[in-house]
Amino acid sequence: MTRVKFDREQVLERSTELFWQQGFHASSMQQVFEVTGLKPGSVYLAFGNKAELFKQSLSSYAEKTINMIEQSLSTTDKPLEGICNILQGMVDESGDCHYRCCFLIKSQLELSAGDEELKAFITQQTKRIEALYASYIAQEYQSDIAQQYATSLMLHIFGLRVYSYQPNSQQTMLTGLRQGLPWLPWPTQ
Amino acid sequence: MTRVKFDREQVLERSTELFWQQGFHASSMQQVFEVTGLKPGSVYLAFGNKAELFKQSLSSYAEKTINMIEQSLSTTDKPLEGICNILQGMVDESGDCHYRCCFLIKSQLELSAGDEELKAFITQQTKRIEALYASYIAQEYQSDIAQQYATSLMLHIFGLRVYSYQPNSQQTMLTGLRQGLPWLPWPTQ
DNA sequence: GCATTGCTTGAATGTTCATTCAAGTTGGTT
DNA sequence: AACCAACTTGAATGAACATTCAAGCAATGC
Repeated sequence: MTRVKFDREQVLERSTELFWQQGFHASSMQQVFEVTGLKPGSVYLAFGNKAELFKQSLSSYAEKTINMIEQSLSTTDKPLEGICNILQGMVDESGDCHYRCCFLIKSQLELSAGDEELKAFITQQTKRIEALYASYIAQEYQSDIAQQYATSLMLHIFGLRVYSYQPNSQQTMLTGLRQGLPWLPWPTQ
Repeated sequence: MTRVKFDREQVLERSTELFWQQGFHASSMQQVFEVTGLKPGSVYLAFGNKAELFKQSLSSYAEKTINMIEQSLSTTDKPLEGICNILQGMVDESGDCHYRCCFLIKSQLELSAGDEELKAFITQQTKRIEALYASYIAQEYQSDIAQQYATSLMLHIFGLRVYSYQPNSQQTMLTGLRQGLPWLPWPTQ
Protein backbone atom coordinates (compact mmCIF):
# COMPACT_ATOMS: atom_id res chain seq x y z
CA MET A 1 0.00 0.00 0.00
CA THR A 2 1.12 3.49 -0.70
CA ARG A 3 0.83 5.15 2.71
CA VAL A 4 1.62 8.61 1.38
CA LYS A 5 -1.94 9.85 1.00
CA PHE A 6 -2.95 13.47 0.57
CA ASP A 7 -4.69 15.43 3.30
CA ARG A 8 -8.37 15.23 2.41
CA GLU A 9 -9.26 18.26 4.53
CA GLN A 10 -6.70 20.42 2.78
CA VAL A 11 -7.79 19.28 -0.66
CA LEU A 12 -11.40 20.14 0.16
CA GLU A 13 -10.30 23.50 1.49
CA ARG A 14 -8.50 24.36 -1.73
CA SER A 15 -11.29 23.10 -3.95
CA THR A 16 -13.71 25.15 -1.89
CA GLU A 17 -11.62 28.28 -2.46
CA LEU A 18 -11.64 27.64 -6.19
CA PHE A 19 -15.35 26.87 -6.52
CA TRP A 20 -16.27 29.68 -4.16
CA GLN A 21 -14.32 32.24 -6.11
CA GLN A 22 -15.16 31.18 -9.64
CA GLY A 23 -18.34 29.18 -9.33
CA PHE A 24 -18.95 25.59 -10.38
CA HIS A 25 -19.19 26.01 -14.14
CA ALA A 26 -16.32 28.47 -14.45
CA SER A 27 -13.95 26.16 -12.55
CA SER A 28 -12.27 23.38 -14.52
CA MET A 29 -10.93 20.10 -13.23
CA GLN A 30 -7.60 21.24 -14.68
CA GLN A 31 -7.67 24.05 -12.12
CA VAL A 32 -8.61 21.62 -9.38
CA PHE A 33 -5.50 19.58 -10.23
CA GLU A 34 -3.40 22.73 -10.07
CA VAL A 35 -4.63 24.09 -6.74
CA THR A 36 -4.66 20.71 -5.02
CA GLY A 37 -1.49 19.31 -6.61
CA LEU A 38 -3.31 16.05 -7.23
CA LYS A 39 -3.40 14.16 -10.50
CA PRO A 40 -6.69 13.37 -12.29
CA GLY A 41 -6.82 9.73 -11.21
CA SER A 42 -6.39 10.55 -7.54
CA VAL A 43 -9.15 13.12 -7.52
CA TYR A 44 -11.55 10.83 -9.35
CA LEU A 45 -10.74 7.89 -7.10
CA ALA A 46 -11.19 9.96 -3.95
CA PHE A 47 -14.16 12.15 -4.88
CA GLY A 48 -15.94 10.52 -7.81
CA ASN A 49 -16.38 13.41 -10.20
CA LYS A 50 -16.60 17.19 -10.44
CA ALA A 51 -20.15 17.43 -9.12
CA GLU A 52 -19.39 15.18 -6.17
CA LEU A 53 -16.26 17.13 -5.30
CA PHE A 54 -18.30 20.31 -5.45
CA LYS A 55 -20.95 18.91 -3.14
CA GLN A 56 -18.35 17.82 -0.61
CA SER A 57 -16.70 21.25 -0.77
CA LEU A 58 -20.03 22.89 -0.15
CA SER A 59 -20.85 20.53 2.67
CA SER A 60 -17.51 21.18 4.35
CA TYR A 61 -18.08 24.95 3.99
CA ALA A 62 -21.56 24.71 5.51
CA GLU A 63 -20.28 22.77 8.49
CA LYS A 64 -17.52 25.27 9.13
CA THR A 65 -19.91 28.20 8.83
CA ILE A 66 -22.38 26.74 11.29
CA ASN A 67 -19.58 25.91 13.71
CA MET A 68 -18.33 29.49 13.54
CA ILE A 69 -21.75 30.92 14.34
CA GLU A 70 -22.22 28.43 17.16
CA GLN A 71 -18.76 29.30 18.46
CA SER A 72 -19.47 33.04 18.37
CA LEU A 73 -22.83 32.86 20.08
CA SER A 74 -22.23 30.12 22.63
CA THR A 75 -19.17 31.72 24.21
CA THR A 76 -20.98 34.83 25.42
CA ASP A 77 -23.88 35.46 27.76
CA LYS A 78 -25.04 38.26 25.46
CA PRO A 79 -25.89 36.39 22.24
CA LEU A 80 -27.57 39.41 20.65
CA GLU A 81 -24.32 41.33 20.86
CA GLY A 82 -22.69 38.30 19.26
CA ILE A 83 -25.11 38.65 16.35
CA CYS A 84 -24.20 42.32 15.99
CA ASN A 85 -20.55 41.29 15.86
CA ILE A 86 -21.21 38.70 13.18
CA LEU A 87 -23.08 41.28 11.10
CA GLN A 88 -20.28 43.80 11.59
CA GLY A 89 -17.84 41.13 10.41
CA MET A 90 -19.87 40.59 7.24
CA VAL A 91 -19.96 44.32 6.60
CA ASP A 92 -16.18 44.43 7.03
CA GLU A 93 -15.72 41.60 4.53
CA SER A 94 -17.38 43.69 1.86
CA GLY A 95 -14.43 46.07 1.98
CA ASP A 96 -12.15 43.35 0.64
CA CYS A 97 -11.49 43.82 -3.08
CA HIS A 98 -11.70 40.03 -3.42
CA TYR A 99 -15.11 39.96 -1.80
CA ARG A 100 -16.57 36.47 -2.29
CA CYS A 101 -20.09 36.72 -0.95
CA CYS A 102 -21.16 33.46 0.73
CA PHE A 103 -20.45 30.13 -0.95
CA LEU A 104 -23.89 28.75 -0.09
CA ILE A 105 -25.71 31.73 -1.58
CA LYS A 106 -23.57 31.85 -4.72
CA SER A 107 -24.12 28.15 -5.30
CA GLN A 108 -27.83 28.41 -4.64
CA LEU A 109 -28.19 31.02 -7.38
CA GLU A 110 -25.81 29.41 -9.84
CA LEU A 111 -27.10 25.85 -9.64
CA SER A 112 -30.76 26.24 -8.80
CA ALA A 113 -31.79 25.56 -12.40
CA GLY A 114 -30.15 22.15 -12.25
CA ASP A 115 -29.56 19.58 -9.53
CA GLU A 116 -32.61 19.35 -7.25
CA GLU A 117 -30.73 17.45 -4.59
CA LEU A 118 -28.07 20.13 -4.31
CA LYS A 119 -30.73 22.82 -4.21
CA ALA A 120 -32.46 21.03 -1.33
CA PHE A 121 -29.17 20.55 0.49
CA ILE A 122 -28.44 24.27 0.39
CA THR A 123 -31.87 25.40 1.59
CA GLN A 124 -31.52 22.85 4.37
CA GLN A 125 -28.27 24.46 5.51
CA THR A 126 -29.70 27.98 5.47
CA LYS A 127 -32.69 26.73 7.45
CA ARG A 128 -30.28 25.25 10.00
CA ILE A 129 -28.58 28.62 10.26
CA GLU A 130 -31.87 30.45 10.73
CA ALA A 131 -32.89 27.97 13.43
CA LEU A 132 -29.56 28.45 15.16
CA TYR A 133 -30.03 32.21 15.25
CA ALA A 134 -33.63 31.77 16.41
CA SER A 135 -32.51 29.64 19.35
CA TYR A 136 -30.11 32.31 20.55
CA ILE A 137 -32.59 35.14 19.99
CA ALA A 138 -35.05 33.11 22.04
CA GLN A 139 -32.79 33.65 25.04
CA GLU A 140 -33.90 37.28 25.03
CA TYR A 141 -37.30 37.27 23.37
CA GLN A 142 -40.42 35.15 23.46
CA SER A 143 -40.09 32.15 21.15
CA ASP A 144 -42.54 33.10 18.36
CA ILE A 145 -41.19 36.66 18.25
CA ALA A 146 -37.67 35.19 18.20
CA GLN A 147 -38.59 33.16 15.12
CA GLN A 148 -39.89 36.27 13.35
CA TYR A 149 -36.74 38.16 14.27
CA ALA A 150 -34.61 35.29 12.96
CA THR A 151 -36.38 35.44 9.60
CA SER A 152 -35.89 39.19 9.45
CA LEU A 153 -32.23 38.66 10.34
CA MET A 154 -31.80 36.14 7.51
CA LEU A 155 -33.41 38.55 5.05
CA HIS A 156 -30.87 41.15 6.13
CA ILE A 157 -27.94 38.74 5.93
CA PHE A 158 -28.89 37.62 2.42
CA GLY A 159 -29.48 41.24 1.45
CA LEU A 160 -26.15 42.27 2.91
CA ARG A 161 -24.30 39.56 0.99
CA VAL A 162 -25.66 40.93 -2.27
CA TYR A 163 -25.53 44.63 -1.39
CA SER A 164 -21.84 44.18 -0.54
CA TYR A 165 -21.01 44.14 -4.24
CA GLN A 166 -21.61 47.90 -4.19
CA PRO A 167 -18.17 49.38 -3.55
CA ASN A 168 -17.74 51.50 -0.40
CA SER A 169 -21.15 50.81 0.98
CA GLN A 170 -20.20 49.73 4.51
CA GLN A 171 -21.56 52.78 6.28
CA THR A 172 -24.74 52.74 4.22
CA MET A 173 -25.29 49.06 4.98
CA LEU A 174 -24.72 49.53 8.70
CA THR A 175 -27.34 52.25 8.77
CA GLY A 176 -29.70 49.98 6.86
CA LEU A 177 -29.12 47.14 9.32
CA ARG A 178 -29.83 49.38 12.33
CA GLN A 179 -32.93 50.60 10.54
CA GLY A 180 -34.32 47.14 9.82
CA LEU A 181 -33.10 45.33 12.93
CA PRO A 182 -33.81 47.86 15.71
CA TRP A 183 -34.27 45.08 18.28
CA LEU A 184 -30.53 44.27 18.23
CA PRO A 185 -28.22 45.91 20.81
CA TRP A 186 -26.24 48.07 18.39
CA PRO A 187 -23.25 49.96 19.78
CA THR A 188 -24.29 53.53 20.62
CA GLN A 189 -23.60 56.18 17.95
CA MET B 1 -29.63 43.40 -49.58
CA THR B 2 -31.40 40.73 -47.63
CA ARG B 3 -34.28 42.59 -46.08
CA VAL B 4 -35.45 39.56 -44.09
CA LYS B 5 -33.68 40.34 -40.87
CA PHE B 6 -34.50 38.78 -37.53
CA ASP B 7 -36.21 40.74 -34.78
CA ARG B 8 -33.38 41.92 -32.57
CA GLU B 9 -35.69 42.51 -29.60
CA GLN B 10 -37.04 39.00 -29.74
CA VAL B 11 -33.59 37.47 -30.05
CA LEU B 12 -32.44 39.41 -26.99
CA GLU B 13 -35.54 38.33 -25.11
CA ARG B 14 -34.87 34.67 -25.80
CA SER B 15 -31.17 34.90 -25.00
CA THR B 16 -32.10 36.66 -21.78
CA GLU B 17 -34.41 33.81 -20.84
CA LEU B 18 -31.63 31.32 -21.46
CA PHE B 19 -28.88 33.20 -19.62
CA TRP B 20 -31.24 34.12 -16.79
CA GLN B 21 -32.29 30.55 -16.24
CA GLN B 22 -28.96 28.78 -16.63
CA GLY B 23 -26.36 31.44 -16.03
CA PHE B 24 -23.64 32.63 -18.40
CA HIS B 25 -21.20 29.73 -18.09
CA ALA B 26 -23.83 26.99 -18.14
CA SER B 27 -25.38 28.35 -21.35
CA SER B 28 -23.76 27.35 -24.63
CA MET B 29 -23.85 29.19 -27.92
CA GLN B 30 -25.37 25.99 -29.32
CA GLN B 31 -28.34 26.63 -27.04
CA VAL B 32 -28.45 30.26 -28.12
CA PHE B 33 -28.75 29.09 -31.76
CA GLU B 34 -31.55 26.75 -30.75
CA VAL B 35 -33.68 29.20 -28.77
CA THR B 36 -33.21 32.06 -31.22
CA GLY B 37 -33.34 30.00 -34.41
CA LEU B 38 -30.34 31.93 -35.72
CA LYS B 39 -27.22 30.38 -37.23
CA PRO B 40 -23.76 30.99 -35.72
CA GLY B 41 -22.68 33.52 -38.31
CA SER B 42 -25.76 35.69 -37.83
CA VAL B 43 -25.36 35.82 -34.09
CA TYR B 44 -21.68 36.67 -34.32
CA LEU B 45 -22.26 39.33 -36.95
CA ALA B 46 -25.06 40.94 -34.96
CA PHE B 47 -23.74 40.64 -31.41
CA GLY B 48 -19.99 40.05 -31.59
CA ASN B 49 -19.50 37.14 -29.22
CA LYS B 50 -21.01 35.32 -26.26
CA ALA B 51 -19.91 37.88 -23.67
CA GLU B 52 -21.26 40.76 -25.73
CA LEU B 53 -24.58 39.03 -26.29
CA PHE B 54 -24.78 38.42 -22.57
CA LYS B 55 -24.10 42.07 -21.79
CA GLN B 56 -26.77 43.21 -24.20
CA SER B 57 -29.24 40.73 -22.72
CA LEU B 58 -28.47 42.02 -19.25
CA SER B 59 -28.75 45.61 -20.38
CA SER B 60 -32.11 44.98 -22.00
CA TYR B 61 -33.32 43.26 -18.82
CA ALA B 62 -32.18 46.16 -16.64
CA GLU B 63 -33.97 48.68 -18.80
CA LYS B 64 -37.19 46.70 -18.72
CA THR B 65 -36.98 46.27 -14.96
CA ILE B 66 -36.47 49.95 -14.33
CA ASN B 67 -39.30 50.82 -16.69
CA MET B 68 -41.62 48.47 -14.83
CA ILE B 69 -40.83 50.05 -11.47
CA GLU B 70 -41.23 53.52 -12.92
CA GLN B 71 -44.51 52.45 -14.47
CA SER B 72 -45.80 51.01 -11.19
CA LEU B 73 -44.88 53.99 -9.05
CA SER B 74 -45.61 56.87 -11.40
CA THR B 75 -49.19 55.86 -12.14
CA THR B 76 -50.40 56.22 -8.57
CA ASP B 77 -50.55 59.07 -6.09
CA LYS B 78 -49.66 56.60 -3.31
CA PRO B 79 -46.17 55.46 -4.30
CA LEU B 80 -45.57 53.65 -1.00
CA GLU B 81 -48.53 51.40 -1.68
CA GLY B 82 -47.01 50.81 -5.10
CA ILE B 83 -43.83 49.61 -3.37
CA CYS B 84 -45.87 47.23 -1.22
CA ASN B 85 -47.44 45.86 -4.39
CA ILE B 86 -44.06 45.36 -6.02
CA LEU B 87 -42.82 43.50 -2.95
CA GLN B 88 -45.97 41.40 -2.88
CA GLY B 89 -45.36 40.56 -6.53
CA MET B 90 -41.84 39.40 -5.75
CA VAL B 91 -43.12 37.23 -2.91
CA ASP B 92 -45.66 35.71 -5.29
CA GLU B 93 -42.94 34.92 -7.84
CA SER B 94 -41.20 32.74 -5.28
CA GLY B 95 -44.13 30.33 -5.43
CA ASP B 96 -43.29 29.49 -9.04
CA CYS B 97 -41.46 26.18 -9.28
CA HIS B 98 -39.31 27.74 -12.02
CA TYR B 99 -38.34 30.63 -9.74
CA ARG B 100 -35.51 32.53 -11.43
CA CYS B 101 -34.46 35.11 -8.87
CA CYS B 102 -33.39 38.36 -10.55
CA PHE B 103 -31.13 38.30 -13.59
CA LEU B 104 -29.04 41.21 -12.32
CA ILE B 105 -28.41 39.59 -8.94
CA LYS B 106 -27.65 36.17 -10.39
CA SER B 107 -25.18 37.69 -12.84
CA GLN B 108 -23.56 39.82 -10.17
CA LEU B 109 -22.80 36.75 -8.09
CA GLU B 110 -21.82 34.49 -10.97
CA LEU B 111 -19.48 36.86 -12.74
CA SER B 112 -18.03 38.90 -9.91
CA ALA B 113 -14.70 37.08 -10.10
CA GLY B 114 -14.27 38.07 -13.73
CA ASP B 115 -15.15 41.03 -15.90
CA GLU B 116 -14.77 44.29 -13.95
CA GLU B 117 -16.72 46.27 -16.50
CA LEU B 118 -19.72 43.99 -16.25
CA LYS B 119 -19.52 44.05 -12.47
CA ALA B 120 -19.56 47.86 -12.52
CA PHE B 121 -22.43 47.91 -14.98
CA ILE B 122 -24.57 45.77 -12.68
CA THR B 123 -23.88 47.79 -9.53
CA GLN B 124 -24.72 50.88 -11.55
CA GLN B 125 -28.13 49.44 -12.43
CA THR B 126 -28.93 48.49 -8.84
CA LYS B 127 -27.90 51.97 -7.74
CA ARG B 128 -30.27 53.41 -10.31
CA ILE B 129 -33.05 51.27 -8.90
CA GLU B 130 -32.30 52.34 -5.34
CA ALA B 131 -32.29 55.99 -6.41
CA LEU B 132 -35.61 55.49 -8.17
CA TYR B 133 -37.19 54.06 -5.03
CA ALA B 134 -35.62 56.85 -2.96
CA SER B 135 -37.20 59.49 -5.16
CA TYR B 136 -40.66 58.05 -4.67
CA ILE B 137 -40.19 57.49 -0.94
CA ALA B 138 -39.14 61.14 -0.75
CA GLN B 139 -42.69 62.06 -1.71
CA GLU B 140 -43.76 60.93 1.76
CA TYR B 141 -40.66 61.29 3.90
CA GLN B 142 -37.87 63.82 4.36
CA SER B 143 -35.13 63.30 1.80
CA ASP B 144 -32.31 61.91 4.00
CA ILE B 145 -34.73 59.58 5.77
CA ALA B 146 -36.05 58.54 2.37
CA GLN B 147 -32.53 57.60 1.30
CA GLN B 148 -32.09 55.44 4.41
CA TYR B 149 -35.43 53.79 3.81
CA ALA B 150 -34.46 53.09 0.20
CA THR B 151 -31.27 51.34 1.34
CA SER B 152 -33.24 49.29 3.82
CA LEU B 153 -35.72 48.47 1.05
CA MET B 154 -32.91 47.29 -1.24
CA LEU B 155 -31.49 45.09 1.54
CA HIS B 156 -34.93 43.52 1.86
CA ILE B 157 -35.37 43.08 -1.88
CA PHE B 158 -31.96 41.40 -2.25
CA GLY B 159 -32.69 39.28 0.81
CA LEU B 160 -36.10 38.34 -0.54
CA ARG B 161 -34.63 37.28 -3.88
CA VAL B 162 -32.34 34.84 -2.09
CA TYR B 163 -34.75 33.75 0.64
CA SER B 164 -37.26 32.83 -2.08
CA TYR B 165 -35.28 29.67 -2.82
CA GLN B 166 -36.75 28.28 0.40
CA PRO B 167 -39.89 26.44 -0.71
CA ASN B 168 -43.22 27.63 0.73
CA SER B 169 -41.82 30.60 2.51
CA GLN B 170 -44.18 33.30 1.23
CA GLN B 171 -45.99 33.90 4.50
CA THR B 172 -42.76 33.87 6.47
CA MET B 173 -41.18 36.38 4.10
CA LEU B 174 -44.20 38.70 4.22
CA THR B 175 -44.00 38.76 8.00
CA GLY B 176 -40.29 39.47 7.76
CA LEU B 177 -40.90 42.34 5.34
CA ARG B 178 -43.52 43.93 7.62
CA GLN B 179 -41.11 43.49 10.50
CA GLY B 180 -38.19 45.19 8.80
CA LEU B 181 -40.09 47.77 6.76
CA PRO B 182 -42.70 49.05 9.25
CA TRP B 183 -42.79 52.46 7.57
CA LEU B 184 -44.56 51.03 4.50
CA PRO B 185 -48.38 51.14 4.33
CA TRP B 186 -48.99 47.38 4.53
CA PRO B 187 -52.55 46.15 4.05
CA THR B 188 -54.16 45.60 7.46
CA GLN B 189 -53.99 42.06 8.86
C1' DG C 1 11.83 -12.20 -0.53
C1' DC C 2 7.88 -12.44 -2.92
C1' DA C 3 2.96 -11.56 -3.87
C1' DT C 4 -0.70 -8.61 -2.99
C1' DT C 5 -3.05 -4.60 -2.16
C1' DG C 6 -4.06 0.41 -2.52
C1' DC C 7 -2.91 4.30 -4.26
C1' DT C 8 -0.60 7.41 -7.86
C1' DT C 9 0.50 8.65 -12.46
C1' DG C 10 -0.24 11.06 -16.80
C1' DA C 11 -1.11 10.18 -21.49
C1' DA C 12 -5.13 9.26 -24.06
C1' DT C 13 -10.21 9.56 -25.16
C1' DG C 14 -14.01 11.49 -27.15
C1' DT C 15 -17.05 15.16 -26.52
C1' DT C 16 -18.41 19.88 -26.40
C1' DC C 17 -17.06 24.42 -26.64
C1' DA C 18 -16.79 29.33 -28.93
C1' DT C 19 -15.70 31.12 -33.09
C1' DT C 20 -14.60 31.63 -38.20
C1' DC C 21 -15.26 32.04 -43.04
C1' DA C 22 -15.95 30.86 -47.92
C1' DA C 23 -19.86 30.23 -50.39
C1' DG C 24 -24.70 31.22 -51.11
C1' DT C 25 -28.88 34.10 -51.33
C1' DT C 26 -31.78 37.95 -51.76
C1' DG C 27 -33.46 42.55 -52.61
C1' DG C 28 -32.18 47.24 -54.16
C1' DT C 29 -29.83 50.02 -57.59
C1' DT C 30 -28.61 51.35 -62.13
C1' DA D 1 -30.68 42.34 -67.02
C1' DA D 2 -26.70 42.83 -64.62
C1' DC D 3 -24.50 44.06 -60.52
C1' DC D 4 -23.61 44.95 -55.80
C1' DA D 5 -24.09 45.14 -50.97
C1' DA D 6 -26.06 43.05 -46.86
C1' DC D 7 -27.07 39.36 -44.71
C1' DT D 8 -27.44 34.13 -44.02
C1' DT D 9 -25.64 29.60 -44.00
C1' DG D 10 -23.43 25.55 -41.91
C1' DA D 11 -19.39 22.92 -42.20
C1' DA D 12 -14.90 23.38 -40.33
C1' DT D 13 -11.42 24.66 -36.71
C1' DG D 14 -8.75 24.06 -32.83
C1' DA D 15 -8.88 24.61 -27.99
C1' DA D 16 -10.64 23.17 -23.63
C1' DC D 17 -13.41 20.13 -21.33
C1' DA D 18 -14.45 15.96 -17.93
C1' DT D 19 -13.20 11.51 -17.45
C1' DT D 20 -10.72 6.89 -18.00
C1' DC D 21 -7.35 3.40 -17.53
C1' DA D 22 -3.21 0.63 -18.16
C1' DA D 23 0.99 0.89 -16.08
C1' DG D 24 3.84 1.99 -12.05
C1' DC D 25 5.15 1.95 -7.29
C1' DA D 26 5.58 1.34 -2.35
C1' DA D 27 4.32 -0.70 1.94
C1' DT D 28 2.28 -4.64 4.17
C1' DG D 29 1.23 -9.67 5.00
C1' DC D 30 3.02 -14.12 4.59
